[in-house]
Amino acid sequence: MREGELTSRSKPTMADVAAKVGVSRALVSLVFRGQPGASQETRDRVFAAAEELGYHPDNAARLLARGRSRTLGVMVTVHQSFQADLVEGIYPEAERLGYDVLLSATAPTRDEAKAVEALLSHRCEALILLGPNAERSALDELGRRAVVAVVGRRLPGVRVDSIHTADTKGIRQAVDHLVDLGHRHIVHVDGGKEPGSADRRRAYRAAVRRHKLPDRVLPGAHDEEAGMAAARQLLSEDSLPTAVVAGNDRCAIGLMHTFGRAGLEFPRDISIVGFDDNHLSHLSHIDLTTVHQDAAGLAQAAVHAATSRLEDESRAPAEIVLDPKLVVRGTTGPPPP
Amino acid sequence: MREGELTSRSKPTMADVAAKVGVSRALVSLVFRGQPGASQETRDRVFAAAEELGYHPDNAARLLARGRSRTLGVMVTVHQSFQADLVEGIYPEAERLGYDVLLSATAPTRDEAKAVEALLSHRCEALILLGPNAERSALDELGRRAVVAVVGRRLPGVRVDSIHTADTKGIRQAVDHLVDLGHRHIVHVDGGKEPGSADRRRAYRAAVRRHKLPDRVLPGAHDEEAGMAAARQLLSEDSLPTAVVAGNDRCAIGLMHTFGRAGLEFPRDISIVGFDDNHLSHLSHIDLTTVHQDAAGLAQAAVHAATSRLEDESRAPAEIVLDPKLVVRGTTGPPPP
DNA sequence: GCGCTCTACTAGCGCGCTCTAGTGACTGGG
DNA sequence: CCCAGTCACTAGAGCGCGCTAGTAGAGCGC
Repeated sequence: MREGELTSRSKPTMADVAAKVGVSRALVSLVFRGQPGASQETRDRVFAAAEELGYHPDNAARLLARGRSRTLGVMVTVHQSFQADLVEGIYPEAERLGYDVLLSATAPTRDEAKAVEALLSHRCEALILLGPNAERSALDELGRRAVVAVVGRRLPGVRVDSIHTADTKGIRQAVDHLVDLGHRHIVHVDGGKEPGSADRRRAYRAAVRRHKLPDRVLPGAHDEEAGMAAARQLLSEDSLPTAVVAGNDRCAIGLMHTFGRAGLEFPRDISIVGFDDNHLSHLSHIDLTTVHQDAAGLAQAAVHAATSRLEDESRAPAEIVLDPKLVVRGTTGPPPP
Repeated sequence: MREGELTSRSKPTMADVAAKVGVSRALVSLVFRGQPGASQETRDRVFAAAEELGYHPDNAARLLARGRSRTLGVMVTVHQSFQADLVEGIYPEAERLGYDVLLSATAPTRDEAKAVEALLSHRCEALILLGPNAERSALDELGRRAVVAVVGRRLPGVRVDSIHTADTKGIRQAVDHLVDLGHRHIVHVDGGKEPGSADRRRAYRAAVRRHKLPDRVLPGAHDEEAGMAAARQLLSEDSLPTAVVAGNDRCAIGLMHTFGRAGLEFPRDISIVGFDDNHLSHLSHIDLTTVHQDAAGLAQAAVHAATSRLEDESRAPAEIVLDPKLVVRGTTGPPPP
């Protein structure tokens, strides 16, 4: 019932290519997989015929036929820009190892379970979960069903690879940096129940106490809104802290916005430190002092963990911890007199 | 080589479930597809057995067996937050229509062609491309190979559905709003070669000229960096415009940052209008006046266009244009005296 | 001539599922 | 008592590919 002429009769298959070249299907398959056993001339003819027919190997069939899919499923939260950095790092590493990558997003309207189901049912051999909020028990169970690597969350005792930054070290560096600059009144806006937040909160408390300073944690989250709310709270009080360690960069940017609108300048009136070093922080006029997480390194480690465990099933899940690095930029300086 | 006991011998299949229940594979298939023809009791037993075995239908096989995949492939650019809003809107609509969604990202290290190939080889029946930069001819060719819907770019004469906002109207509303407020010196920071930018640029020129005002376009892009650069440029000049229409919200936020750092306040010293209304613009202290694009509506229209054309192949590609709506928030007001 | 290896290819099963065309048992109307 | 009409279920042919086992023919040493 189509137009007529080029009636694109359902997509060409390997058999069509084989027929056109005058060889067996098997040979075509072999050529497409780049395996030895075909003459150069045949290869050329196969490719030419395929091109002409618009043939395209069908992954579903391919996956079905070989036991393995060589596909990695990545769960991302669609609005977290640091996760975007991670995704960007996952692709090249996966490609290098010959794996395909499929993304599935979580969002307010789509929970993690759904995102994971989608990946699993598309034959992903291993899952890489970026900052999952799921309960430990759920992750443990998932870890028994598939090879799972979790990025950004420490999960001792759970059957998954865990790849994360040493949050503790990062926060300690941030606090030490501020104390070195002379700050005595440092507050922390935490990340609420976001992955990694508990560690950062604890690390903050430990660090300021080690310097015999008072600790104060304002509840927050990993978005700008939370930073703004915290800033409003602080502005409503009698005296401001001289420095704020934010739960992540987005939160820090929220703080800066509200403080900036109130006429404060950084670091003249108040110092701000972020966490993540997402691509916005680099931007010349945000110029945020922040704890750099090595997104590419985390991504690479996650892909490597997942694929290596795929290839050696006996390997137990591991915890891979990358060191953060404080990047001092323009939002920190000595406290106001 | 696992623990022992539950040695997860490769995943259970439909046959395992069938054997366990003592029925045929076909019946299990039927139950899983929710088709009539099985007693309630059998259904329950099948589901129970499946649950117990941890059975999970295999999509690859499923897709292979039925001709269709009912899968939509979505190409996103990983760092564009407006696209994140679109993705969020795509999921529920696709689900409602019984389609599965697969994401594939473009990034500096991964070009559009690769992202598209990945989707195609995973049996996506239709592609939804969010703000593609590819050439018209390439999109046209792709449109012949598959059902393609492009969001955010006007593509007359190309064999794809095009779903976009009436950029022209939006910009005109923005300019009219500023003129109504008394502005006579309005510049535009454009989106360079990003999809939609040419229309916005033209619309800006037409609108200001209609009011007999001078037009000026600064080259930009759809990110904060571009906004910052444009702001620096403007600040370096003798006199500032009284209002800036940015190519999109991210660009507007960049402008605000740099202007804000220079001590300007909005709208006291300068008015700013964005485009997109991405989730950051809502935030209380950014509070950006912007041209709202209906992300959910665009997403829904794209899914609908793609699926309907899938189900009725004779339908020609359409252009769907949604009206934008100027959302007046806190960054616009009368010009400084 | 024989056995041997090597290259270039082919036959055909099976991956896990869907779907068409059934089968047999049970109703109920005439 | 027969036949049409359900209902619950089954047999078996593929979907497009990968892969193992095998073959035909050429070349080579003896």
